[in-house]
Amino acid sequence: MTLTELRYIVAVAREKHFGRAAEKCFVSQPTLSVAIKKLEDELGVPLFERAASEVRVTAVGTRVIEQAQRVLEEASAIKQIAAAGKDELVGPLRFGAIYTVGPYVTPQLIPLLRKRAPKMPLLIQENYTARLGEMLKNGDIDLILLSEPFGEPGIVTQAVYDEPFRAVMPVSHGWAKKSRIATVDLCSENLLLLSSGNCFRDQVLQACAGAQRANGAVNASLQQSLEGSSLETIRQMVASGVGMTVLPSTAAECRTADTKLTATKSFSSPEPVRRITLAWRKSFPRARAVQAVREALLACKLPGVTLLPQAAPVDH
Amino acid sequence: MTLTELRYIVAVAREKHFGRAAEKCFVSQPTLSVAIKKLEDELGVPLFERAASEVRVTAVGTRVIEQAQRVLEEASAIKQIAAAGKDELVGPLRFGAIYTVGPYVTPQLIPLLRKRAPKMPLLIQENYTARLGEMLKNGDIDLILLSEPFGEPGIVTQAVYDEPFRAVMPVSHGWAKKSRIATVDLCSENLLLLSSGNCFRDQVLQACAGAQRANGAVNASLQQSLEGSSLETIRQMVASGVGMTVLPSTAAECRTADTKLTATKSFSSPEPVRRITLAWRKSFPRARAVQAVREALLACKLPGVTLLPQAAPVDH
DNA sequence: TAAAAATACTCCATAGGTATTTTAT
DNA sequence: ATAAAATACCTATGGAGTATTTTTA
Repeated sequence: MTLTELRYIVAVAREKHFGRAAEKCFVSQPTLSVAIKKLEDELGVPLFERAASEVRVTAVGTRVIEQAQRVLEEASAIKQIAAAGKDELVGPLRFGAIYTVGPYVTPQLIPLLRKRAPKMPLLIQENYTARLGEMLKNGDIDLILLSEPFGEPGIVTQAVYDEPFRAVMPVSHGWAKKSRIATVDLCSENLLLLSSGNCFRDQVLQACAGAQRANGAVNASLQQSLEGSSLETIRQMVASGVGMTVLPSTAAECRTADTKLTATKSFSSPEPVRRITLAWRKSFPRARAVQAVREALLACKLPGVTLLPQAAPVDH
Repeated sequence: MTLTELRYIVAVAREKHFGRAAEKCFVSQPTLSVAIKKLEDELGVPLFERAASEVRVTAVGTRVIEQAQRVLEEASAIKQIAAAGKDELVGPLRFGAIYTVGPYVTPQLIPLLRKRAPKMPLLIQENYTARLGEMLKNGDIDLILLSEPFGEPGIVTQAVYDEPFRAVMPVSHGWAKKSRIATVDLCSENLLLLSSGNCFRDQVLQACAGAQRANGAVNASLQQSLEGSSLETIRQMVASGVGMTVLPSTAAECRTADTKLTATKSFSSPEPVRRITLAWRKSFPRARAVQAVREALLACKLPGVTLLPQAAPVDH
């Protein structure tokens, strides 16, 4: 049984004439006759009564043709579904970002993307890098925004921007009058940092360790650090004078920052920085959707960041 | 798009693996890969994300495959419908009989046919020969039982039995003591006959006319006849002494006949007779159903009739 | 390196065509 | 005689095969 055969019997039932039905199907009369005979043989039942004057549909034929029409309708629905899904910028995109990026980027990203791809709503999740990576590979999510390093087989990444770190301290802090902070000086401070598992915490600690090594103090251990549950919590703690911290520039300089109670300082060169990157499965078929998100990200007004519009996709 | 392709994508969606899906479909992996690629090209949308480790279904793919399953289900319903309609003795048969046959045959026919073809209910209609013929050609009815002559192009007939005529009169009638009646004698009687349009009326009049001609009275006109609306009405009228009539033997001798008030007489040779015949469209595909009805008719206990079990179908 | 899908190619079944015959009116 | 469907026969598309390559984890 083929869809073509079904189209033929429906046409004959409509036209009650093999020749006219063949015309409607854009085939010759013998082609249609043979095809219908084949179907009747396969089903083991005559569908039509052929008389010289008129073609009549048998009782079984009536039911078979009714069902055939249903099949053809359902089949044409497939084409409609496919047509609707043709535009990569239509349909939701499951998007994830790490905790230290999402809150500062998505508020700007969403309206920008809405302009570029109004029919592509973002389904947004925030999570740790590790969890986002799992979900990405697992197919639970389509695109993630996180901090390098990141890369696994089957995953493509493309850098979006570099984001410098900022030292944030109470205005009462001694460093509040400095114009810039040296990274190595952080080692002598108690830093409020995110709990373990947040990549930003590790990046800050690594920046400190790196600065120490660069200054020759190879074995010096880092100061113990207090822990906060989110960058916003930490900033509240800093504002209340508990201590100082290091934040990514987008977090340090976003409009919710309380500029009265805290001072925000850049680091002196070499400025510690993290690279923020998009990642998706190599096999993910909506490349244009990914690029639309990337372009929207590049259009975001993110304080302090260096956009990387030329960055090439990297295949790991 | 073909049903085969739909089966392939459903299999891949189930197995999440082209090779295994191919096995389930009893085809080689390249065959399946090529077919799916063809469908994806036709739809213009990728249905699967192929990664070395795993095959994932795309968002559109999910919807397409869901719909494909629906199509396949509906298609398999066609096979079921056909299988159910395979037995010619299953499903109603639209049966018609002329007014002067139906009431005397169908009461016996129905239980006999019920034994032979329990799943083939008869949808019975009674009407005039002309109307039954129209309906038969028109496809509104499948099989009719009527009196010869009958035959049109595209119609097959097969005689079932010969039915002799009987003279029926009030017991008070002078002929009530005769053992047999001569057909020619009817000409001098006022006969109660059916209204015009009933073939039996014409057959009786023709029998009379024929007998007259045979006796040399070529130009003698028939006596005027009174008209009744049905054979049963006429019999009531005879019983009440209005006059006499001629009935087919099945009507004259059926168990509802009032034997007290009427006398029923056979005709002397040559006995006037009508031939009762089945007729159906040559193209009607349920030959076995027709034969089942014919066999049931031949098994009926019909008084006076001569069965014609050997009669061959006649193609007009 | 191993596993999986894609590609290359070959072959044959069959869908479709034209010409003709059969059938029925 | 005419109209319609069936049949015969031919062609070519494409579905399915095997062998091989490419890809990627």
